[in-house]
Amino acid sequence: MNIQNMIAERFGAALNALGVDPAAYLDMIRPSQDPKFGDFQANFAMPLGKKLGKAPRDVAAEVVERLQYDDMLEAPEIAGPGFINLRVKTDWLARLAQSESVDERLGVESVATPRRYVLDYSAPNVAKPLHVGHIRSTMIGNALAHILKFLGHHVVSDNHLGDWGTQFGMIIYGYRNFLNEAAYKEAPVEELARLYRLVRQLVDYYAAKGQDEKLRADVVAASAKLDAQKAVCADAKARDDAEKTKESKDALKKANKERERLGKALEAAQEQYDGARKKIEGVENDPEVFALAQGRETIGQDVLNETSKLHHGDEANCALWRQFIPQCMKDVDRIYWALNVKFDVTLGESFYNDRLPGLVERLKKQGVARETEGAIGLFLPNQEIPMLIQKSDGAYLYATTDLATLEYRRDTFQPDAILYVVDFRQGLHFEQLFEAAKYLNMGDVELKHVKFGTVLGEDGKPFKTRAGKAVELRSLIQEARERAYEIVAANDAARPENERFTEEEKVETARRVGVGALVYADLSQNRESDYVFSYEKMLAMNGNTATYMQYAYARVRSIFTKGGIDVDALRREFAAGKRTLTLDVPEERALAFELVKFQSALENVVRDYRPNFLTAYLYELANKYSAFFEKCPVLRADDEDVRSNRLLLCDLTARTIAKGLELLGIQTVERM
RNA sequence: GUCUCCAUAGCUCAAUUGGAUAGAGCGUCGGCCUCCGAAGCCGAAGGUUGCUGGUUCGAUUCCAGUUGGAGACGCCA
Repeated sequence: MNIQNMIAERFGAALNALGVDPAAYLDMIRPSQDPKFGDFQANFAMPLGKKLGKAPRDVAAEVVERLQYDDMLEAPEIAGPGFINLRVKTDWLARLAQSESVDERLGVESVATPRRYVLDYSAPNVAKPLHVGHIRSTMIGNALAHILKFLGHHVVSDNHLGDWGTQFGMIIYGYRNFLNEAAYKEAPVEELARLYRLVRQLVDYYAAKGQDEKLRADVVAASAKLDAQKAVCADAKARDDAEKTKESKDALKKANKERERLGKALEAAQEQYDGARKKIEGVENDPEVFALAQGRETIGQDVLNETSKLHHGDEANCALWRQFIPQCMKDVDRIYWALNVKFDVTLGESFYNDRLPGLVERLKKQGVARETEGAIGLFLPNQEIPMLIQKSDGAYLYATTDLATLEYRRDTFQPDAILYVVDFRQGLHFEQLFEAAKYLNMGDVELKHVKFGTVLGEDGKPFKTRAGKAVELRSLIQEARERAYEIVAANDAARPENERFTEEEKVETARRVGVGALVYADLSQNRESDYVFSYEKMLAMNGNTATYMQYAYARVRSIFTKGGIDVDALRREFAAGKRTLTLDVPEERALAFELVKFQSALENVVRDYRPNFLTAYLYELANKYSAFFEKCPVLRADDEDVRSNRLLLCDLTARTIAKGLELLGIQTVERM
């Protein structure tokens, strides 16, 4: 149940009665920001007054006069310039909370018209270990999939693995040239990852060497330009000192600005050069790697050749690929297991390989794709540069695969919407892809790039896997579990001996708490903003964290345990009308009001695919519960009715928190 | 060079999409456990929402300009 919508309906009727089309005004009914303005406020009287040429307060009064409210709302108050402040009647609220507390779905209605969604998220490159950046796509997508399903939509979550690109050329090359068989037998995934890193290092090494001279020359040139500009600035300064005219001043300003720009250009050139040097020295200072590098000047091309052979069905390479994939997947799946993430389907890039030639042919026949500088480009109406769909060596690109994927999804799932949960830096790619989709007979399917910001390092620069220092997700998860374990163990040791956890329980509790903290740290952020990675923040377990909610949940549950309460019997009593919920103190009412807003919170998430609206809601709920918990004794309440009342509120709180966390992909614990 | 995004408390971030006195966490300071779990609660300090204009009843939110930061820009994904 969504109270806001109910109120909106009533205002709709009132506005109609006034001869006003309510469409533009009903979404101006909002929860109040300050409790002293009531529970909800209607803000439309100001613009409407303007339109009708009447005083907003008079308009407000006229609307209120026609509003049917008295079963559910206190008398509306008109305040300030024309705000209509609304307060839900407490007994009405109590009835609603009671009905939701005995409802399987916590009062959340299924949507009237379900849509079919395909969600594309996670999609790691399986040849590389997952790093901290992968948690965003994975967990945002996972949360959205759960929430959409719970609201009654039809959802297919699809993990579009990167299992077919250049990275496998590298591994194949490494396997052929550098394999340590003993290590491969012992720990295949680690060995493959080592090979990948080694080959990558060598490819980068020769690429850097090839550019070394040019980059150095760039630095020298940039430096010379800067020096020349400095002279220009000095002249301009002398002239300005002499003339002091507006003209000379402007000229000086302009010269200084140019100097600044050139300074930055020099810095950028230097950075590029340093980067290349670092790659070169990294190899040359490591005798072992340097020895391996000898005589492999063509490694870059060789790797591409291995990739190309794979794509064109070379038997030996395909066999190797088939051998590697399960190994790589084992590694990836371990992470998904730890994060408690599952997919409905996992169709990687390789799945679409045999559809690519036909796709390109058709687009060529349609006349929208044609040769450009040796490659095949797809020419789009609103884009200056064509989207390349086939390289000059015949290999395909990820744009090609994405187009083939669109067709497949169209035919297989008949979606109303496809959501891509992908880093915002790929924005241009999706703009082009969605434009290109118009050639694919996609109908009116909604294509949406659910973009998210970059994870930055402590230096404020984007985290890059190749930088070598990327924090692997596996070790982050490990760390989270260890920190949680310490707290769990310390807490446990303070308990009476007969209530203590077994070792197994401690480990499992630590896993849920630690991973929950990690996941929550990510989901609680507005997905579009970049954020600075810090261990402290990702692993925090107090404040606005999953732990806080898990803790609230565990506290509620312990009340039921301690009191020996039969929850089912309690719910039955209320369901059968043997008891009636009342909200007698402000903390009870505030808690109930928050509980009843669950559906609205979920709807807010879905409106723009922002899981942080749900974390914000849960935090608010846990907060309200803490206030209630402080002020309102439950088991110690001396009145039987009060006790049952509060127990019912506790139960609904626990279930709402558990459901909310579950939708986010976070598990609860009975004790912690 | 072209285009896109961002700028909010000391730090990390919110702000239900134009609403009333901009909120949290961390950190700082001060209170609360013979009482259902203190991973908690209550309170204090901390702000010209980068800057300048504009739009209007009303702007952190929309527009223009400006400064600073990040990113993208055909054979990587």
